[in-house]
Amino acid sequence: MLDWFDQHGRHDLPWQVRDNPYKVWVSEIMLQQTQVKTVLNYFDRFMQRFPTVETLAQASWDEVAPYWAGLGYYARARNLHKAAQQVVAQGGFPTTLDGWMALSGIGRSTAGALMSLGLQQYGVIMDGNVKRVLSRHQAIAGDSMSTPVIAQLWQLATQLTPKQRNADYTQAIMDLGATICTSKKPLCLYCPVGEDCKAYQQNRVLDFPQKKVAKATPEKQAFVIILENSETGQWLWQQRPSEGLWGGLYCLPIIEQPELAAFEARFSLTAASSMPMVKHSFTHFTWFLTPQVFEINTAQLEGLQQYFVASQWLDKQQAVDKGIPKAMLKVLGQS
DNA sequence: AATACGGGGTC
DNA sequence: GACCCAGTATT
Repeated sequence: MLDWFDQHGRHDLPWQVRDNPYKVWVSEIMLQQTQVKTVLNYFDRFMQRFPTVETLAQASWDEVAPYWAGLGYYARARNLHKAAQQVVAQGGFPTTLDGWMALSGIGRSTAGALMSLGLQQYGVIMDGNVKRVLSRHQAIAGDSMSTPVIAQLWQLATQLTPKQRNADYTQAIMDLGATICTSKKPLCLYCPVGEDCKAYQQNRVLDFPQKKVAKATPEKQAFVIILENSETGQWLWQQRPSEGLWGGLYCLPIIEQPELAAFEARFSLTAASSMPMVKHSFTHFTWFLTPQVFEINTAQLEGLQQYFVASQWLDKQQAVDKGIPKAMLKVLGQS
């Protein structure tokens, strides 16, 4: 594995540094459930704006949000921001696995990565790459997301991870999973551990890791409320509550059918027009969003802003600068 | 044990 | 369209 890594591993990613746990930390959070290629579009910009844990800790959430907007899983950014403040309050980075895990947004695998890649100490990880490599190498049956299989994989990973060149091994097994032992078209002929891979020996590589059959993603309908101040051209935007979907980002008001009726009645409004429906798919549901355009008069501005909590009048560029989800860009693209 | 939580890469 | 990705927190 280590020889293969020296020759064929990835060595030039911007967070591959030996002297900066903060850089490694930010990258690990961005990389949770997110591919390297995607993170490359965000990492340098974030590090330039928040070069140290102190700068991040001192910033407000509204300063952080634009640098995460579009990357998804916004709880990661909230947790990272909060954890930066924890680190500064503690007077420095954790030095133990449990110390890292005590920080918001850091679980067992990220803590292991930080011990290994961040601090050059002993650490074990369990990401999608490791799950796939190990479950194939040992031909591990059973749902790879189930508690017993996860426990078995952790046991195996801990046993296989060396103390010598620990960080190189950590990087090696991820690189192997990302470039050779890939999900769809694995390149087993180039695998450094193909000879003793049980799945390969059985010609069943694609049978692992085993997963339960996914259930259908539910569909939901809602309306996007477009309220335009005809004098300024601004729309009413809402900062979403920090918990939940798109937490802390700015968004046009989204309401469902009953709330739309109540809203129209409250202000004696009817939608002047509706723009084409926007379909937006998440991991856990698909949203069909119908933008409803309302013509309003200036006497209503105050009342409307009161009605929608945490709302303010912004032109489109202002909203984009504050950080909006991708679905709102779709809506803007149609207007 | 199941669910919430984004968005893009890739076939 | 379906599956996957350097997972974690909450229910």
